[in-house]
Amino acid sequence: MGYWILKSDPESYGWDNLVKDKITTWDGVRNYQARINLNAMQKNDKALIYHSNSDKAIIGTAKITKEAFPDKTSSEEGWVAVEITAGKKFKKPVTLLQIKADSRLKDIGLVRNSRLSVIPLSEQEFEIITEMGS
DNA sequence: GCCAACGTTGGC
DNA sequence: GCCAACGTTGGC
Repeated sequence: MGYWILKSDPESYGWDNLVKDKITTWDGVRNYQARINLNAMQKNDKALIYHSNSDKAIIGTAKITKEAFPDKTSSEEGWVAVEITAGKKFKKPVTLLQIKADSRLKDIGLVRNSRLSVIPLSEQEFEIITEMGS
């Protein structure tokens, strides 16, 4: 079982869109490191949805419903997308400040490389954040 | 709105 | 193959 953070800009496609769509194709990733992570995803892996820019917080959970397949939005070979469904919305969003303030979360990619859009998590890190949000 | 960090591109 | 220039992202 894998754990991930998926970053999105709520202005273009955020948590509310995901809830409305129920299931969505997480495509448009054009970053090599993020692609490696997408390829590593398995069906039923868990993810956290993070809003960048205005919110800067993790909003809720999601589940991978289909592992990596070719991204149809790209004309190039090699880019992949996954399919996800909305999980539970956090009672309290977990902000970037909270994450930064927690020494147990110092090493996650969200803090180390703020520009990576698909970030792997350990099970412990996932549990810590989920706990903070409920 | 600004700027730092990062990735990509292109000239050499 | 190196590196400067540029574009983009995202935190502040």
